[in-house]
Amino acid sequence: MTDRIPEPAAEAAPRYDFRTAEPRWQDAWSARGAFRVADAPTDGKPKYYVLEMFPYPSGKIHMGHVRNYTLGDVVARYKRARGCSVLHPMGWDAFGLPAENAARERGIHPAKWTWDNIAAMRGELQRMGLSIDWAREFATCDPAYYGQQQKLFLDFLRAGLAERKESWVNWDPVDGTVLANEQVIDGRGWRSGAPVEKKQLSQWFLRITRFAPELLAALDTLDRWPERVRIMQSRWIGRSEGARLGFALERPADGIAEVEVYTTRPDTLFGMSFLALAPEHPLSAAIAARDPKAAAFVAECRSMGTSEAVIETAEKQGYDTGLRVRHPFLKDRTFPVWIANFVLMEYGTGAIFGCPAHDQRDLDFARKYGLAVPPVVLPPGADPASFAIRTEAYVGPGTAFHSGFLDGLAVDAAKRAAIAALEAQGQGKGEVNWRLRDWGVSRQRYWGCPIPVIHCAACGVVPVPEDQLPVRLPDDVSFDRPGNPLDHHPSWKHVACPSCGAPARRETDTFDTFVDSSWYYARFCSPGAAAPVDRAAVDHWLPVDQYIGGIEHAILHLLYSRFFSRAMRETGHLAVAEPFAGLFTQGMVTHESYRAPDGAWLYPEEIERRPDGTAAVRASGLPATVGRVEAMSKSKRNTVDPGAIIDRYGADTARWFILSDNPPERDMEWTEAGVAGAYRFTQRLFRLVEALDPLPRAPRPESFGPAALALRRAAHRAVAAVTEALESFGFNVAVARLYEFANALAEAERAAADPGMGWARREAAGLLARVIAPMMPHLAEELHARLEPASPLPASPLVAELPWPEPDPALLVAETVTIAVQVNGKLRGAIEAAPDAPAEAVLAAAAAEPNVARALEGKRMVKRVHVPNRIVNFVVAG
RNA sequence: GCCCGCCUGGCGGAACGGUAGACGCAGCGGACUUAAAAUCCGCAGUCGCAAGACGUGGGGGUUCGACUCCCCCGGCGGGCACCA
Repeated sequence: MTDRIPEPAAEAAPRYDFRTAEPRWQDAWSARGAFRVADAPTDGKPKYYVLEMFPYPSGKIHMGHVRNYTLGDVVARYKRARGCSVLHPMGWDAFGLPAENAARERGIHPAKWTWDNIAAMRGELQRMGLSIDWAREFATCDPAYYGQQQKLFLDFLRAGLAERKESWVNWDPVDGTVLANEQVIDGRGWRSGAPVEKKQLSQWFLRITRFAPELLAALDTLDRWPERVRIMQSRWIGRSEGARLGFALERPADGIAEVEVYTTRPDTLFGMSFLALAPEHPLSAAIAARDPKAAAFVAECRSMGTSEAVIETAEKQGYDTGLRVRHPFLKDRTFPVWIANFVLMEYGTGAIFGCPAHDQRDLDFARKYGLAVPPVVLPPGADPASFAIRTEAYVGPGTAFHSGFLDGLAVDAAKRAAIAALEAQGQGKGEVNWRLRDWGVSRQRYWGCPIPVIHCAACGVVPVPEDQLPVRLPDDVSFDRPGNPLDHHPSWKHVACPSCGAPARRETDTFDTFVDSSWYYARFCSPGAAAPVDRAAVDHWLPVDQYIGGIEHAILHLLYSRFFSRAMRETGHLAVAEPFAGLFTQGMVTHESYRAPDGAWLYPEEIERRPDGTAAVRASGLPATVGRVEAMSKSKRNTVDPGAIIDRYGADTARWFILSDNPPERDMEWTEAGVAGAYRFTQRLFRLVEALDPLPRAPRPESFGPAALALRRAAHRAVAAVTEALESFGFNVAVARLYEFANALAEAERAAADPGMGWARREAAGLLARVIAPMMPHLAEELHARLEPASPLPASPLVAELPWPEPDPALLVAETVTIAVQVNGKLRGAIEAAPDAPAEAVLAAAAAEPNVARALEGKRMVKRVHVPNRIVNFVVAG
């Protein structure tokens, strides 16, 4: 496709040539090592660790990357200027399925494909002018990284944080691999979209559940995380309080005498109507073995499980087994045992007691099969004689009734009393349950980190000895048949048992790639260490002060990382529990979408916008349909290539536009007009500074004329305002303040003859160059270099190495303030006054303002409100 | 169904409870130009000649004063969803 992004229009005025300037400054930063930091610095500066989620090396960066890394770079450059020693690294999340797909589809080795992509993307990122310490770069597919990961795993294994379990797994038949629960979405594989099957396999698990209470409780300490991320995690961990209790079968069947149930509502036990088993429950299986109808029902549930349509309609279905159980409190009563499709084997005990009056699912089920619905919680103020359940279960507060010894107790007290009674009878106990499951990390894949164990017929699972790490992936693999190439490899898996020396077999599974990204933040502190981390380095740099990335990682990646820091703490690798002290989740980059008359999606470059707002296909002139503004995606072809934008406008322009459009947590719309506007501003700044060139260095004047003083005030106020905006992630506001700053400097050109103006303009320009630097670092250097020979500001070769300017407090105080004057809350005028002028004088002046005086005429003064330097409000009557 | 977020000019958005619409984009007028582009100077919430009135999704409330705080309702977006 030909490149149809238009050149910025030619200009007559002198123009800033970003094409030569940007590489020049990038070289200058690199030559001076401006962004290098030590693993364990001793410079005494406060540390600041800025990290953006590292990219998957797909081959090209996209606008989401540009936004992510621009945000991080602004923070990094700002914090550096504020005197911090800033760790700002970059690396590659380099294992994963696309590399294997490339191998299968195009015959390229995954390693070559990955490293070529990394080289290409590194070049693109470097063109953005990011202040990254590139000496720390690593890729997770490098044995130097994954070998350390294997070492970590062996430590976890020794510490009991990793274990092998025979378990039902989610099997993706298309990808030919096991999926974590989190990777199953609506019963389908998150990547392939294929219906997931249940399969029993021996798998490696990381015991994240061991930290469930801590992972939940510590969320409260993450006060610089978005609230919604914390809520999502807390729901995912899913703590619930309740009771586990046994129901004795009236007549033991199939060798089973009792069914265990988990409930969060032991207070409603007297409202029981039935007991329900999951189709996968052992008792269900036992019944099915001798009851063909039960078997048919169980089979039906299993086949339904994967159909999306059925899951969504989710009708309750059950099968009455004919068995009955005794009630723990009502000794003379028994209840039917059903197998029900809505009971999950994975949660609790795989069996429930049904209390239809106070649980909607149980109610739906009871209504369908005509089961009893006895209410046992009375809402406040309801009449016990007439209270009845119709189509909605009552789940609110109330007091127990029809409930024997619980009668009269409020819900919480009744729960405690019921649990106490169960415990006294030895039939149950209070129990806290968690939704979080252990993390299955085995994947039947080639392009991942090998799990460093050996299976020996005699010795069982034997860890690979440390001196034999890393367990390297073999290079000579073929992808010509489905399944795991490691398993097919003729020799790789055949090894001697490290323990007994007998022939044994290597583990051929590799780690879930989420493992790779769960500790990379720690590795960045000492990327060359011979151990997973250097303790001094992680103790210095961790936690990450500001982590920035997409909301799509709100649960998995962030939760796994929080687990890893704890696991690494337990195994002595680091000291912090929480890896990310601050988290910022950016919005997506969106763009208009376009369609040709035949319905095909078109790239933005293929479209011409007409002045009347319509769009046409460039090549044919036919009318095109302008579609929704939505997230950039290849399928909709509404993508914009960052490389092409940087070619045409430069990195600073791209950075500036992306920051200026809107608040960074919201979705932004990429528009051609917006980029063009940002580009014009870079040229304007350059012209403003160029106009100062011929002026010689001069000492600071004794006094300034009114226009020069006004400029100085505007400049120092702007510095203060930009500082405040940057501190609070208000980048779009910082941009607005910088536009105002530039406008003030431009306006000053017209009062060039004002006393002291030459000096004031150069001071302002110097300040401007330095405060735009976090956002437009190349232009900042260019402006600074031009000003330097004549600048009254302290000399230094690079803005990147200069401290952040401090505004002069004297210039931040206004000479006069404008005070708005209201009458009965309506604006009637405004007066100028000296700052902090006496209240009586201000009130008198306000009342005398002609428009105000007119509004006050003939009225009785009720109240006079005076907010110093802000507003006066006269409250009148009559 | 539950949870979270959002709703301000043509558009993106700004605004410690204190002059709503800063700043930018698009637009309009003017200067420069043979012309255009670029640049520069201006205008610009709506209605109104003006005075003024109205105006931050709708309705109520607190307050001298509400985009901002509280309650109710509506719309849009996102997340979770048989978790007992």
